[in-house]
Amino acid sequence: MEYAGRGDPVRTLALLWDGLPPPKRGPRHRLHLSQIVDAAIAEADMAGQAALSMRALAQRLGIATATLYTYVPSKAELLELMVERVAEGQPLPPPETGWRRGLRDLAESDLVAYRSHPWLLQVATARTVFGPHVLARYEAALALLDDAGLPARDVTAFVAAVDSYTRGAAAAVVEAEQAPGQTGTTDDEWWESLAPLLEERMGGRFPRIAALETAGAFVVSDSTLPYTLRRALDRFEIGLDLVLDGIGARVDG
Amino acid sequence: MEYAGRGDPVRTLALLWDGLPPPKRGPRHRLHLSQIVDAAIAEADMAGQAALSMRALAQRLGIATATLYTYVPSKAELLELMVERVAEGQPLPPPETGWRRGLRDLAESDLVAYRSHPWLLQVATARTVFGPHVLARYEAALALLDDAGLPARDVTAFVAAVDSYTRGAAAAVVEAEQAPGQTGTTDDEWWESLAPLLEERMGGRFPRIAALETAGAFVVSDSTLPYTLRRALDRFEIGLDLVLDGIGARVDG
DNA sequence: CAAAACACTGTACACTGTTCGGACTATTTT
DNA sequence: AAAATAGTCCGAACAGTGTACAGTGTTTTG
Repeated sequence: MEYAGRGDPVRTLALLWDGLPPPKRGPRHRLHLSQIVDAAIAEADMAGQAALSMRALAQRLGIATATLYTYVPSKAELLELMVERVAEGQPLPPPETGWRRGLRDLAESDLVAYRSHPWLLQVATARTVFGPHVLARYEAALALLDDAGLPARDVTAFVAAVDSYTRGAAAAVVEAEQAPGQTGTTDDEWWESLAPLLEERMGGRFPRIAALETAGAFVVSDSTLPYTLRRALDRFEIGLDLVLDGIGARVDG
Repeated sequence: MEYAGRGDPVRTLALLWDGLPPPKRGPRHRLHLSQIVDAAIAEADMAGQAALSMRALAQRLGIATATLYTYVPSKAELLELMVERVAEGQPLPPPETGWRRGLRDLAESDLVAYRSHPWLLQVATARTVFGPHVLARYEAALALLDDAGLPARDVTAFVAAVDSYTRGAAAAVVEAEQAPGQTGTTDDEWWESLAPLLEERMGGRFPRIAALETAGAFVVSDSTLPYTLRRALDRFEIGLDLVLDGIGARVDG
């Protein structure tokens, strides 16, 4: 992971909630902070695997690189502002939504966010400085389990479990999605060149994996989506159901 | 994520299964490939958040940086060798282990690996070139669900769900573990300086979060472990139980 | 009008992974 | 035995990265 709560968190908190204070003397800022954050998101989205570059961002904004640092103390702070900005655009489950539907909605919209903004997966969350929209999302998740009669420890742990699962499974989805572009090879090409060599080394020592392979579980893309991506999305739903069922066993029963 | 299946996968596969072939002419290698991989793991472990540096690795080995590239085509391949090497050291559940205990063992030993080698979280898995020990681990996971009478799609999806959850929750644990060292602030200091400022901005708009805060769910470390780490470990177990319960509902019942 | 404060910028520093040309060495071929 | 060759090893360089610093110009305050 990279960049979490580096730099002065008090400053970050102020930026998140109050924005950038206008200078009391001297020339005004030529840009709004939100312009920088939006441009940074756009730039990071395009960069894909490669991290956001402050130079590229400055160029996109038509300013010098060093000028960015008059708006934002460092790249770490900028990333935190970007996280908050993404949260602002995410839908919240409407009030009166049942806990299961609500948690599912939150997880699904998180998946959408991770797929649209893969760099989110790189931002560590341990020392996240909470902005209003990130906080609202957490509040909504807690609210969903209001009527379940659970102790606070379980409520927070269950929400965290959904988040952790979502993050892990979304990483698998994003990796499957980006692999062809990153490596310049389609899933089919990949397995066609590797499968025979791998099978040879495997000998008879991995019967269950060999069975999967001959069953075509690895290759074969018979849809518009590449196979590994379709499989990752399929598994996302299946695994999410497992987690929600686990919660259900402690809520309803 | 960084580095997955970059470079020639056929070459990587050969390195993983057959090792480095001795040169047919000219001077022999001064080092064994395993020395490089082990040193790389040690170096990456120490580097913590910062990524492994080829220069630092070369220095540790007492060779020039460019020499590394006579052993390994690129850093991406090296990382794949490191993953395989870590898998070699991980325990497998003994035969005849029940599926629940077995999957739990696998997840727990994965957590240990993630905590010992945080860089594992950065390695993308979509285009992983499988080495023998990584494969053996997957085979063992599949074997645990042999007697459950599940279709292959469910078996693989359930194993993937445990893996995804483990990865996500382990990331939370590792981030909690590394945060104090990375930022130079303890959890307590962090919240003491931020909590009043945050509470002020929150107003009354986040009652459930405020309730958590006043209940001391955020601060207070009354153990040898920092609080956020203890909480992350606690949540790891709770969430893992949720996933396993979800699987159990489809296996036993 | 002078002085302070501040946005803005070109340049520099220390770092990254990787490539290239050359020096050296051990094996194979002649 | 001599020559050719493949391959290890290495110093230096290239194109990047985030950020610090000194300097310039502009706006507001006293």
